[in-house]
Amino acid sequence: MASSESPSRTFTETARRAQLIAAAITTVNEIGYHRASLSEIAQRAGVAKSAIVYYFSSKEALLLSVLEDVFTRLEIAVAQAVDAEAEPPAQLRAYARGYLSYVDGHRAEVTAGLEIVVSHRTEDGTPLYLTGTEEDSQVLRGILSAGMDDGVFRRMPLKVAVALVEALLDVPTTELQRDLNANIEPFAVESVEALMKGFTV
Amino acid sequence: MASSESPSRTFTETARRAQLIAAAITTVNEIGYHRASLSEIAQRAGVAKSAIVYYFSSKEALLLSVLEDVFTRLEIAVAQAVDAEAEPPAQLRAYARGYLSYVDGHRAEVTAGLEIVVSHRTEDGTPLYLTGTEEDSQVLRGILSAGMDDGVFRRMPLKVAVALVEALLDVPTTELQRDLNANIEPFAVESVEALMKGFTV
Amino acid sequence: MASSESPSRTFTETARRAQLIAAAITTVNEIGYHRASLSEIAQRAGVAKSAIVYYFSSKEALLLSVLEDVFTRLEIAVAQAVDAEAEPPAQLRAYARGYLSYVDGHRAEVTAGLEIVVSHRTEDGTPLYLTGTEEDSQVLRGILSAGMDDGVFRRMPLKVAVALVEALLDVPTTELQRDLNANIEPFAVESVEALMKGFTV
Amino acid sequence: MASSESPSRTFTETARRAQLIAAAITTVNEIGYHRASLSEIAQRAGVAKSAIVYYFSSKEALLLSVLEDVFTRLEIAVAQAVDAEAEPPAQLRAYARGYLSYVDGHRAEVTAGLEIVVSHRTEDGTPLYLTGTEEDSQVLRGILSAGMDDGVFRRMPLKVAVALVEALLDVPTTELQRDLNANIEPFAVESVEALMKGFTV
DNA sequence: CATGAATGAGCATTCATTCAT
DNA sequence: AATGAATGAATGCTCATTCAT
Repeated sequence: MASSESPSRTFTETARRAQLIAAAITTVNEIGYHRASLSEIAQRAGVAKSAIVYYFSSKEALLLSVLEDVFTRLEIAVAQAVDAEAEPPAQLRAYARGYLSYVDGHRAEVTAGLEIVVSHRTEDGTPLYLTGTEEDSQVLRGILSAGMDDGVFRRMPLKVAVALVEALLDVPTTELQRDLNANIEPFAVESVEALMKGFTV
Repeated sequence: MASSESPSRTFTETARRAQLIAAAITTVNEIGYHRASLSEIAQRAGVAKSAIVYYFSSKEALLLSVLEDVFTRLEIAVAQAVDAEAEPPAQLRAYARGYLSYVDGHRAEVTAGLEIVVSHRTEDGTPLYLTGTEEDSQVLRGILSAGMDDGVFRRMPLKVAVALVEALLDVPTTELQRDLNANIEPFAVESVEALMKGFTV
Repeated sequence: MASSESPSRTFTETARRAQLIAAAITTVNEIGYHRASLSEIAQRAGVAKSAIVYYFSSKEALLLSVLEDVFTRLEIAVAQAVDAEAEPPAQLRAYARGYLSYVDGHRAEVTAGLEIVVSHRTEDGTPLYLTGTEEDSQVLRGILSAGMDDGVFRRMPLKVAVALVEALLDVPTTELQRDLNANIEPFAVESVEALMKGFTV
Repeated sequence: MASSESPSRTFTETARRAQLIAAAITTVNEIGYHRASLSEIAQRAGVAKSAIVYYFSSKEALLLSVLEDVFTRLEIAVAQAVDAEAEPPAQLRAYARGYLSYVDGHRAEVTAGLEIVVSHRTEDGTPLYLTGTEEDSQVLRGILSAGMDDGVFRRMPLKVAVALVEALLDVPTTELQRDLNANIEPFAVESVEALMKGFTV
């Protein structure tokens, strides 16, 4: 049986998983998380429902894999952008710009990811957007923390700062959810500007 | 028959509707929107499932009534706060403070309302948080618009400004969703500060 | 409590029952037997659901009263028409003509009656159109029986003859079910003609 | 997924569909259309309710499949009988005889089919027996039309003629609804005789 | 490797009926 | 005489999951 933790995957398995993740993204964007049943996803992937359960062990595992897939790439892109800068303010701007640039270039994936994060619930009913750990925002925390220590950012509890940044950066994505072809540049520009101004002492 | 359009409500009807709305709020907070089935809500209200349909015509109508109930009060509270100020910057701060103060004082209601806004889908699958109209944010639009005209707020598209404000103001509520007893004051303070700084020229 | 067998009815009771029967007829014609719930009927009558149960003891009793009301009048009209003739062939024609003439003049009542007869089921699931007794067709049986004895009608089992006559006479009514304003004269004419020709030796 | 439009059916699917159609026929005959719930049908078929929805997409689809199944065969049998004759009168007699012979030989199916036609309602409340199209009665229309042109049948509107024939031919089936083991030969004989006499000039 | 088959738990909704007032 | 309130049983349907092949 295919396990999501298995270190060694056959070629077929890797391909199938990618195909199913793509189908899940398409499905979520087309009909929304709630109507994205296994049956709908399987149909779009051109496979049987049971194939999904075969490659992922459950519907939940598939959707979580979508998130992992999308947000890992996003994280990498953002980290690269930040690495090009040395000072916290420039890093924060790079973080935001890198984030929004990735969003702009991967609309379908990010939109589906956000829909899942907002709609999916863990077994006890908690939405995923409430379950983020400190680890998830490590890069951002590093930047903010350093900036506060440097005295260039207003001092405030780190988790508050992180929450504010993430809220502002989600604004352009939310606009994409309304219309996948929207021009989000105005949102991106003002989102970043508000961010920089809001954090600077 | 109890109808939601009925102009005259009996005493019992008014009481029962309030009771059922309260039960819905409790249920949504306890187990989340998705698991808040008629059966769970009815159980918590101590009535039969059909009693809900008797007073509201459907599950959807009940949940929408929760929203109407909660957000109407919120709107009034905010409008009163704003009316006490004359200048856009003071008005914006009053808007934010009024909003967050209401949230702080009506945690369960607002939290449940946000959960519904985020989770409920219209017939075509659109979440409610994407369906807001210009009318819904009229007070805020007025303040922002006046402030930009006065040259005290940075000029930007109105819908961008509205989205940014709402995103920032949702940060403390999101913290409440994590823990209904959380101290949101730090979030509120920084949220308002970031808001004021972010918008001022 | 109002009983359908009660010999003495108050004025109010009689009026209310007539009003409810009329509402039932309207409802059945407007939305069909299956959707004609107590609630729909009560609404059209402008009374509470429980008022129906108060005057008739159940939904079934109401609908059966509609039938009694409609078919009693029909029976009387037919009997009068038949009484004007002496010979079986003339009587049969009078029966048919009287029947169809009543149908033509009381479209709504008869149409609703037929819908009920076809759709309503007794507790054991039998439709009413299968539960007719010999008594219900006594006049017709008398005519047919006499005609066969006279040798003017083809001899055949009485219940077969009755079934054939009733089937033919229902043809125009069926057309009315399609369109309450239909011109059923062509159906009536041919129905009677087929009847007379079909039975004559 | 089993779809009613699927062009290729697996062996199991074909067998199950036949089994479920048979169970539906049994159920309708035993307890009538109205009580023939998915649950009752599934019980009689020895499968879960959801199995029905798996093979047919809805309860309605199952019952409509029963009709298709039964009436397609009936139509073929009748067409064959008619094809053996050349002249309208002989063809009409063959039509009637073929029809009634099929009914006699497939009592359960036809009886259930009639119950469905009489009881099932389309979304707008119209019973199926009112929704027949000209196409459904094409063979009969051809015979009657030719006979009238030849001058051997009384001239009358075609739709009237069709309605009369169908009404007469339903008489024996109605008797079967009363008792599935009834001897319908007397009904069949007189039904055909009345038909021939009724239409001949 | 992948499927078709089958299930069972859960859901929102309908509705005739009961009953206290 | 009449009602509003409340119920409970039943219904069609959805869907993730299991399993033999």
